[in-house]
Amino acid sequence: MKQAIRTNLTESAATSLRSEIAAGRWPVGERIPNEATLVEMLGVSRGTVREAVRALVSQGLLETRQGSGTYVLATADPAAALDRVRQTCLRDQWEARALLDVEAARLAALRHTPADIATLRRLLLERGTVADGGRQAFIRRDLAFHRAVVGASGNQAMVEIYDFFTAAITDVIGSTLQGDLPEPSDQAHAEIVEAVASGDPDRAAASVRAFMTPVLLQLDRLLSK
Amino acid sequence: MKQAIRTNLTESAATSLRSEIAAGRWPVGERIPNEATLVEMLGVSRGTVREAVRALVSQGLLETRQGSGTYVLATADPAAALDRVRQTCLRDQWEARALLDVEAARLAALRHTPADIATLRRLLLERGTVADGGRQAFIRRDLAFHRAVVGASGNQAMVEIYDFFTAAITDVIGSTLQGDLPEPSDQAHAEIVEAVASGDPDRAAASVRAFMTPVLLQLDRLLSK
DNA sequence: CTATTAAAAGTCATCAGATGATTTGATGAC
DNA sequence: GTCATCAAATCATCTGATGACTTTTAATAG
Repeated sequence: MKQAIRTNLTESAATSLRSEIAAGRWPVGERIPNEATLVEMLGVSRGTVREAVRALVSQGLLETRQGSGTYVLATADPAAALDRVRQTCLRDQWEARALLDVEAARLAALRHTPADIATLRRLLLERGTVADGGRQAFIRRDLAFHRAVVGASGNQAMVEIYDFFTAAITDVIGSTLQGDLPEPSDQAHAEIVEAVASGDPDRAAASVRAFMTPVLLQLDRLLSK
Repeated sequence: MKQAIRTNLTESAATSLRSEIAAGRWPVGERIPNEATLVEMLGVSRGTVREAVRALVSQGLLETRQGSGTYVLATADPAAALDRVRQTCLRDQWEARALLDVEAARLAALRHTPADIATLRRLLLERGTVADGGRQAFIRRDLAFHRAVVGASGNQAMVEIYDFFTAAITDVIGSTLQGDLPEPSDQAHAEIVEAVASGDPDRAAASVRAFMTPVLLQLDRLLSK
């Protein structure tokens, strides 16, 4: 029974180290055994040990200090959470991003600066139609508008998460769905700007929600096929 | 003038490789120069090159295939987005997480299963008070309740992002704020369960928002000091 | 000429040994 | 007790060699 886990020694060594950390046998802040000891423990050469350690260092789990040793920085891989997000289905990612949009608009209505409104109005004008410069360019301009709405919320964490979702989604959209999603009208976008500018959080949230809903429904139809 | 850029050769080699990828000189899907060439390009030994490549592999930028070569998987470091989120201020992270909570409750009201409601009622009972088993344990039980609300939304992407924020926030909370935040009452939590169970999305969202607001205000006061 | 097979070249994977750079703790002088 | 010095421990880096795997090329049979 030869398992299909055809992996190299470096990877399995890194996995071993990771499990030691995860199991708490090497607590955070503690120094792990030196390279010579790891060579014995893992039964691989020093170069392989170093590559495995390097992998965990680049993931933020370990830290090497020349002359001193190698220390545990964290028990769990922070990037693992992000990987799990990326592995959730496109529909959930899209919905989560849409909800961020809604709440960001609500905050934007309360906190926007005059400069924010000016930026939104400018981006709305520049958005134009699909005919101007091709579909890809239009999507970029559309994204810039929505990102500006999130930016007007004044919450940097939301901006970063929104960017993350946008990047993850556009990767998939570009390769699978080709122009199958409805493009909300300029009028719907204009209403968002006015709602934010009015300072009414409920109106701002509703305006974004209203125009996200049909897109989400269409996405559901496409993905159910 | 010795700048504090005290880094090792492996790190700088990895940075060089990363910049080649980021600049598009090594497009996604393409094979990068072989190890011998990289040794010449970077002016370091083969072991160092391999460690640098290994670092980028573990970050998902490169992929090595024995006998074939090393290939570019992505242009941008996905983990970088996560780092940027972590570097945003605690207040913004808390707010973003709270807004996820609100929208998750709205979805939960629409999509919850009977099992979800049963779980929420059980966790509400188990939540108890701070007196039961100490503050840390109470926080864990409280988190479990809120996570269940998000889970009832049926959106896995939101669950993962929520977990990410929770992990990032509790790291800081545990070390800086010691019991300075108000603990919403059992009654407020019970109202969330009832609102979700009622199937009214606006009521569910409002119930979560109502009890997040005072916490956020208190956090603002604490952080402004 | 085509398809199959075999050889060869190219590339990463791994091992082994040696030397340098840095940190850390001990030793000893004052 | 404080400080300088030294030695041990540890990671960083280089060099050379061999193995494993993939891809390309060449040879061969049909």
